[in-house]
Order: sequence, then structure tokens, then C-alpha cells
Amino acid sequence: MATAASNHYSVLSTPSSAPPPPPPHSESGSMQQAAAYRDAHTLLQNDYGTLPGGGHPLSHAHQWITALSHGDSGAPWPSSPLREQDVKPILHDTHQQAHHDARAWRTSTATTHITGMATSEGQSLVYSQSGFHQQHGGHQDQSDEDTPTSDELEQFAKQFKQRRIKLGFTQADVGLALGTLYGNVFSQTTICRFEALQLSFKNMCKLKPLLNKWLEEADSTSGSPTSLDKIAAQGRKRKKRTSIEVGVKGALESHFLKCPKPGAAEINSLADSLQLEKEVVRVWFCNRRQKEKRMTPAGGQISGGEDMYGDTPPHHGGQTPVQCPRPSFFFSPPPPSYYYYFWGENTNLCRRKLLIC
DNA sequence: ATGCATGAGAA
DNA sequence: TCTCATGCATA
Repeated sequence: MATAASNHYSVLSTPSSAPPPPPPHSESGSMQQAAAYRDAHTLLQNDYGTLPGGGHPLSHAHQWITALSHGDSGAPWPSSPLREQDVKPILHDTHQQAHHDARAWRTSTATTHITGMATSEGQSLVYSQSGFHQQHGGHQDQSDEDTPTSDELEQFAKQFKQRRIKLGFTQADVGLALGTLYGNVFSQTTICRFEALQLSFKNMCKLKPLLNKWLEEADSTSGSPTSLDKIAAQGRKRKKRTSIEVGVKGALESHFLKCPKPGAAEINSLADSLQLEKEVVRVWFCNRRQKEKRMTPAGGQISGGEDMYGDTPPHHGGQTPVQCPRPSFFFSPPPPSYYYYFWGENTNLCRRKLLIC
């Protein structure tokens, strides 16, 4: 089953050699570029701005590529190493990031001294991953230079989102703007995750300065329209997204609970029994683990340690890693359907609860 | 908003 | 082979 990838790989190619990324020109008016671009594209693309999360019926820049795609059957995906789309923003700048990782996320209460606007902090996200404190020991302040605390990040994210929406920009717009402004393009996805605190702490720290700059730009600037230069899409083939069936997914979840880090052999047999490509299974576990490490779970709350399955290296030692072959009590054999429902979106939450109990 | 995927770098 | 940052594609 598992409606695996239908042999169709979208090919995104740009005939002409894609024009180089926007030069790090003056920052001033650059902001408008995105706006202009947005306007222009609003007419061409469907828009994402209408996302329930608070989007505006604006545009949705990053999908401009799809418009250029043209079928190119056959060839298995990894044929073209030409991956320009995943424009890896090479931000070497922003302090090579401290050692802290996702785990450093929002720990205890911490100091919530945000410089930004007031946001009803009534929902305290609880993506605490155990109890790690960030080293705001010696120098704390976050400006852009120092490592912000998770609370600061949280506040900033909220503030950012609010401002962004007020200014009438979509997440995609911002992503593009970052490209025109600083040469680092980001997708709607990334901006979205930033706002939702679904990135690793480290990643959040890296993006914050950029978004902050953008915010300042956007705030200050008002008119001056500018050219809309942007990065053109590059061609490449991408495996069509595999759609894993609910049932299969449940099975995977089940295995994940027992062993979040299955070995090759295990993956193989799993893939075999579930009738999935081995690679798909492998990737699924990778993504699942990654998801587990993010601070904000789907539901928006969580509050446990990250290493419940002890996959993390000798990091912040001391913890008692729940090794792979963990006691299997709750995932005995109730009817699958039950499980699916049980896990749903809040796998993290559920699991933690269970673990705590 | 999120699931599956890619690729660089690390282990 | 994993982690991590990131994004296309899709719900």
C-alpha cells in the first residue's frame, strides 16, 4: 500500500542560466522588492497568505518555481545534482552558534526581558527539553550578537509574526526579502517554522538576527518601490513525496516508540513488512527523530526531556537515556486504529505523559 | 502548517 | 549512517 512515490518527478528547470542571487545592495529600499514582487506574483500564483495561521491574502513567493516546471518523466530523481533550490543560506556570520542545540530550548522560567512589543504571554509554550539553561551567565543580552534566551526567542517570534502580518507580508515574502536583503533566501516553510518555534534553538538563534533586520527594514521603510530581482529557479528533480498511509504510519510510530533508532537490518525488515522503500523508512525515522527534537510539537505544547529514547550523544550527560529496547507496556497490541488515534498529532505529548506516569 | 525529501557535514 | 538545516509539495 503506502502509496509510494508515483513515478513522477517534478522537474523544475530554468532554461536560461539562472541569474545570480541578488547582490548585497543597499538595504534601504530593498524591502520593497519583496513587496513589489509579491504584488506582481499575487496575480500569477495562488497564494499562501491565506493560511489560517494569520496569513494575508498576499502572495506566496516561493512557489514561483512551480510555474516553470515541466514534466520530465522517467529518470529517477537523484539524477541531477543540480540543487540550487535548496539554496542553503550560508550564513557563516551570526556567531557560529554556540554549543547549545535544540535541547537548550526554553528551559525553566527564565528571564523574560524582551525588548520588543508586548505580547500577551499567556500561553507559555512549554517546549522545554529537560532543564537546560542557556548560558546567559556572563553576558546576557541578546541583541543580535549574544545568544538569546529561549524566552527572548519566543517573544521575538511572536512579535515578528505580528509585525509581519501588520505590515502585510506573507511568510514567503519575508523569506524572499531576506534573500534580496542579505543574500540568504528562505522558504515560507522556514519562516513559518521560525514563527512557530519549530526550529532547533540553534537555528532560531541564527535566523533571529536576520529576521530582526528585516523587521526593522520593513518597519522603517514605507514607500519607494524597487526592482524585483530574485533568485530564479534552478532545475532539479525531486522524488515525489511518498504518502504513507495512516495504518502504515501507525506501525512506524509503534516501532519508533520501541526503537527510535533502528539499524539497517531493522529498517529493512520494517520496510519489507510495510511494503515501503527502505529509504522511505529510513528517512521517516530521521524526520521523526528530528521532529522529536524540535521544541514545539504539533500541538504547541510539550514539556519533557528530549532524550527520552537516549539517542543523543554524550551531551549534557547525566540523564538516564531510555535505551532503544525500552519496556513495552503501552504499545502492546491494541487495535491499530486505536493507536493512530492515540498518537495523532501529539505523539510527543502522549509519549511524555506515558513516560512520566 | 506540515509531511516527506535532500544534501552537507559530522561521527 | 546520522544529525541538522532547509524546502518542495501537499493537506
